[in-house]
Amino acid sequence: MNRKVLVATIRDVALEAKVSAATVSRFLNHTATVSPPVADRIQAAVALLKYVPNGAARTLTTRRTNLISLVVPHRAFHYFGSFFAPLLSGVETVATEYGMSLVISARRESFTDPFSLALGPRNSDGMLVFANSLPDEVVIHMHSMGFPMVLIHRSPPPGLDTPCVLIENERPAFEIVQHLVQVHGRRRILFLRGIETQQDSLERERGYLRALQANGIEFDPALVLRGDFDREVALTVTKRALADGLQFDAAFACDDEAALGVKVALEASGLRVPADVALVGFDDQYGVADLTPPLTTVRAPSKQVGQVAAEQLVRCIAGEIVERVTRLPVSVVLRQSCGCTAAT
Amino acid sequence: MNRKVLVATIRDVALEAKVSAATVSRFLNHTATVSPPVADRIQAAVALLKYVPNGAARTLTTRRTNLISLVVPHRAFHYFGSFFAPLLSGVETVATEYGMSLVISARRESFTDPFSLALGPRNSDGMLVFANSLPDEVVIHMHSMGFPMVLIHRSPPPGLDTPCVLIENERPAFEIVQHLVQVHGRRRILFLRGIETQQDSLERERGYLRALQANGIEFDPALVLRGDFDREVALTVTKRALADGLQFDAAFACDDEAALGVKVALEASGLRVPADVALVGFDDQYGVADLTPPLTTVRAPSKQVGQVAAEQLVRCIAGEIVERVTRLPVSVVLRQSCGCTAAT
DNA sequence: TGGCTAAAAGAAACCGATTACAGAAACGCA
DNA sequence: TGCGTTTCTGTAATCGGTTTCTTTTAGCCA
Repeated sequence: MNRKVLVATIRDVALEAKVSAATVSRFLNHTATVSPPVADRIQAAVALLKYVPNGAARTLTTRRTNLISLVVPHRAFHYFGSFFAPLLSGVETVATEYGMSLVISARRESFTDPFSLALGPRNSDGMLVFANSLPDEVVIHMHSMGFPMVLIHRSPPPGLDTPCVLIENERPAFEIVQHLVQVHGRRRILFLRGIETQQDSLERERGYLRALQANGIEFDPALVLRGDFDREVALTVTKRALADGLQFDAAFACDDEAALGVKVALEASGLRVPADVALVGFDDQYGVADLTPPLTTVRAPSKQVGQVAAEQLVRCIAGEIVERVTRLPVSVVLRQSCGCTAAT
Repeated sequence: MNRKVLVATIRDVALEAKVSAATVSRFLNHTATVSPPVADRIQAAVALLKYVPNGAARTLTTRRTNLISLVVPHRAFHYFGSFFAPLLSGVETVATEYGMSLVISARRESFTDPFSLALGPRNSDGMLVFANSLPDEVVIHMHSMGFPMVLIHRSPPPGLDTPCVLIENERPAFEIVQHLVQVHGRRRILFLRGIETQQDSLERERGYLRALQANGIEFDPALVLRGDFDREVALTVTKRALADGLQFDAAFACDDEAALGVKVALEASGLRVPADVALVGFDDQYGVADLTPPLTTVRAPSKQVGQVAAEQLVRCIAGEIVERVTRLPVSVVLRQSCGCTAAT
């Protein structure tokens, strides 16, 4: 392999075009006009040498990296196929639209050195922080340096005004549980939590509780299981619950992955969906419309979340002021797993 | 929003620790030993000022960006949930393992300015090129500069020795079609192509053709449809084929997404899988084991592909020589959609 | 204690761009 | 033609690290 990478610098271009480096820079950045003959010579030189500016050098002077970083918990890759995919797509789309590149960084559970974020101030122009991928203290620290950040699926730590992009959770959770009760007459409704520290999960749980209350159903703690946003976990805990003889006629899973786990557990026990147990999820992830029966769930606009968050970030970077809290609307999608009959 | 981002530089740290910047640099990079008292003072200063090195400045001298870029066609985001997710996960894992960050860049169909890849030489340390995300000419050009690259799901242009990571395609395609013929007695086997310029798709098609030939089945061009690795496309073309009265007793889709489209089309026509039409796919993407009936397919080790490719790239960057072609083994996963009965 | 070597620390150049400042050229107008 | 602008271009400083080359300090042993 040819080891020496010889790349043309702006001075090479300048030499070739018989002008100064400053002129080349000005021409390429459209920061001043140059005379037509000079423009031609520079263009020719750039093409000849296949000149591409050195990003690091440019960054050093301009203090712009043209990078936005997306920090996600490493788990996020497990959510692939669900909402993380479109979210990433949305972020990427907006980033390229503004001529910025996207750096992805997954944080493992164990990271000791909180502040040495290689993607923090100076090393990227701004940061999208997904869910609990970064401890509060880091967010607070970055905020204190005025570093542009937008939080996704997470509210800012108390006292901070970092913009955040969220989706509705409590209302749709309330509605979908209400639907199970009022339309399908279910009263013993299993709830599969997501991750306990996760804001979406907590809000959905509140909706569940409120719906029970609104319908005069006494809350039974035994009906709340860990789902962890994870199919396997949900499968395991539901199987165990069934083996323990837990009775329920419906299940609301905090996300579709968990709903899939529940479904498999139910089928393994010979329980029918929705006849014996009505099943509903959250996210409307790819594929759940094609299950048998199609899954009733809540459609989360994940791509839009990514786009909006990225747009907010770009505006923050540009020094604009953006809304503190953006909460995107979601809608309940009634299919057949809750007991509804197929539409036309 | 606090606009001025004031970040400590190495000289600030040096001043605080009462040493020179050179010493701080050496200490932080473990490139020389410093006396214990000095080490303490530097550590204290770093902590106090929350110093994080400026990547651009460091890059400028060391010529290392610590960035590896992954270039994908924009379509790749549609493959999310299938193989692209684990692939990305694999790449990311290895990147962080080596202390590098991952830049993701999606190329749209239309891009005019082929050489001004902001992620090329000098702006990242190496590049993973996924499928046909970059035209041959760009690959050739980068190669000519000795820029480390590893191709994923794509062979190098003729004459180049760029390392590439592939999976087996022709053999498993041959085998799975052979299985349909010999075990399940199918002879009119629909084939859904992927994308026509895509190497995996072509190789799988070769396997299909060879299996027909090996079993004395005459090739019927009418049985080859466009699948485009896309559920909707596959659904549409299959529906049209069925409406046109095309007869077949099995279908081999170039990937699971297309298989899902075929499945929906079949079900819509009242055809049963596998009784009327045996269905097989490729990839073993997330969820296809839970379909009814579970999908017979080929397991592609996508996460491993990502890992291996990233590892190769890291080694290229380090100046090592790596294998030209790495082809990872895959295995046929027999489930029930081909007509096999459930295992124990 | 002196002389020699090894270790530690500093000074300054350098990486490749941008940009403030200044000089040269071109232009308009009296 | 001459002078004041405007436009174009060049020089040199700068960004924040790393690294080579020196100088200083420390360590060792006779």
